[in-house]
Amino acid sequence: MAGGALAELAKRRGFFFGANGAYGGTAGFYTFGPQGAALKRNVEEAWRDRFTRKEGNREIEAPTVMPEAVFEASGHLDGFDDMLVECGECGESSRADHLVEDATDFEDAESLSGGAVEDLIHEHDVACPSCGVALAGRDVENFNLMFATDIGPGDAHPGYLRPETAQGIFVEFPRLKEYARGSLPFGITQIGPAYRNEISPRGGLLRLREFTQAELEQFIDPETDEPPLDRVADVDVRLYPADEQAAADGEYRDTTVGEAVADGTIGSAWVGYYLGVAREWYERVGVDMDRFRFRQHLAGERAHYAADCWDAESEVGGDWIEIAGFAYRGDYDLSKHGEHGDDAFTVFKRYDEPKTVERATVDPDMSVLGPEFGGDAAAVADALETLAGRDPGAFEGETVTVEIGEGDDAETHEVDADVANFAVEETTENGEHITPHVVEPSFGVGRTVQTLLAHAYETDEVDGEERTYLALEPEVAPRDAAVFPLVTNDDRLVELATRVADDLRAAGLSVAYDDSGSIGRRYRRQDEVGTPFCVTVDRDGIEGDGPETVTVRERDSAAQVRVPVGELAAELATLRAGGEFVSLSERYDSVETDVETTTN
RNA sequence: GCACCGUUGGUCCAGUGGUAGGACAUUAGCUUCCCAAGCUAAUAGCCCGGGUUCAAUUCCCGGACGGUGCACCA
Repeated sequence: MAGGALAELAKRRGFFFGANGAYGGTAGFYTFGPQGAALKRNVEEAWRDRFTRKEGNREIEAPTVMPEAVFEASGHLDGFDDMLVECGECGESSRADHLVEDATDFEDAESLSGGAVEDLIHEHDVACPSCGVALAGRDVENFNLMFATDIGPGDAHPGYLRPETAQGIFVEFPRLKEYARGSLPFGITQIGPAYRNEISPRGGLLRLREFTQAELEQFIDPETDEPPLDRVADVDVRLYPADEQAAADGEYRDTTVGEAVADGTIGSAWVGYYLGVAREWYERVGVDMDRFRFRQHLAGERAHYAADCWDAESEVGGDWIEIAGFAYRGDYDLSKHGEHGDDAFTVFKRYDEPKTVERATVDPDMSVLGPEFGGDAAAVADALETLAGRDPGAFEGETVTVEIGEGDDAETHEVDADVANFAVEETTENGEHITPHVVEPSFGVGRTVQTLLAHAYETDEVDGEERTYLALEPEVAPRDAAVFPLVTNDDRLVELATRVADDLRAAGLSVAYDDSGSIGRRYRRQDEVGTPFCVTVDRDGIEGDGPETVTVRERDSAAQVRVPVGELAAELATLRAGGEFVSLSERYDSVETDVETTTN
């Protein structure tokens, strides 16, 4: 879709533009203008309605700055860290760790230090892949995609701007599970900005350094929780599975969610459920379904923990762009935070029936172990406890032999069996602590906005004149309606138009008022920003006996009907909520105009 | 980050070693009963820094930003 023309319209009409223009501009940052901000907000609100409200989920707002420890746990500190080496000859930057992996036996050079990689480049005479000149002696620089900052004065507390909103949910899981009364499944959503210090931002809204994500973290018990798949089983989806992408003549698989899950094309029922929900949502906000598909991640691009992963993709300007990701993340995230964090990232899962189990326990007499083993006493006690769980038989003799320490420091100690206070107890277990699995639908809001604009951009002819309009869905359009007096040389029209605009605003609608220029010019202004309905006050509407009426013009067809002022707010509200303009045509008089609309 | 190309009113463009012109848009007035009409007037611009020069928007160097290709893209 005319990318240049759309970018020009976006700038001129106030959808979005490069930020900080007065200071030369800042690559990777965009400001949403009045129209764009309204559109984006409406998209977010539609997402909120579908993925939070209608799913019975809850939304939170976490900070955008988080301490370093969070990202050590999440893996972003290492995983987002690229080692770059620049060729002194041709200036080409390459991934130093990848070059070393190709030249040596190392499979995970990324885990090495920069200095170690520099040494390996030297030892193995690694050369620039572009020009072949040796890279020995060049500095290996770490480039982390996360924006770093300091929390508080000094540099003792490093922090980072979050590279995804998800961590704000994972980190707070121990408390969030309390709000869910400790029971699975439950879902937490968040809409907000995330930050990545991209090496080279490109393509307008497509790759930014600050962008908005809408994410849902669905926490489930993998053994028992099933999605309500029947709700979306009949939803048509266009799938582009990994095997088709690998094939030379790979084709789409047009199927339904239910079938794709049943035949295993979609590996996870939960992922399948959200693909269905997402597909319906995208259609609702105005994505052209002929330019939409779900693409499965290839084995190589999938994170190792992700069992199945699909992207929603839309076609914009001839390219397919990722606009959402759907991942079955297993227990990866919560386990990581469980290892690094202080709190319990588990939920207690109650058994159907309490289980009675025999458990070997020890209760070492520390007043004996202390004097005997000194500083090793605690380690000996721990070893006894471990041994009891592993080999209760070891406690049958007079003494027990335990080993403490590891490797060369390992020591063996003899402990009097009485001191260990070994016992086998019968205990009742009501359940166990399990780490929930996570299903994560993650949406790019800016990319959705870009898609909607590209798919809504239309040209046609009205009355022989070419026009450009945005066929945005009323639910997401920046304005709900515009109100005009047909002409300004009649005060009665101006007064009524002003009153109608005020009334509509009081009714909660977002309304533009315009009395500048000819009526045709005003229609075109609104067409270009996607306002779905224009209300015009004319003389026919105020003369005669009946109630005051105005005309309502539908954007795409330019068709008009005459509606009483008193019913206007309710009708527009219905249209905004998805009502059909045709239903107005059936109940109200059409306005005869000579205007002809020709689709290009 | 590298390479090539570009940057002139709000937008899209023309042009020049002596500080600029158009179209569209905008504003005001006139006109106007339904789709960018017309008339009059007004507002508004050479990306930033350095160099060469009597003089730089123009030439040179560097930077920023944008486009394209490469690299990168949890």
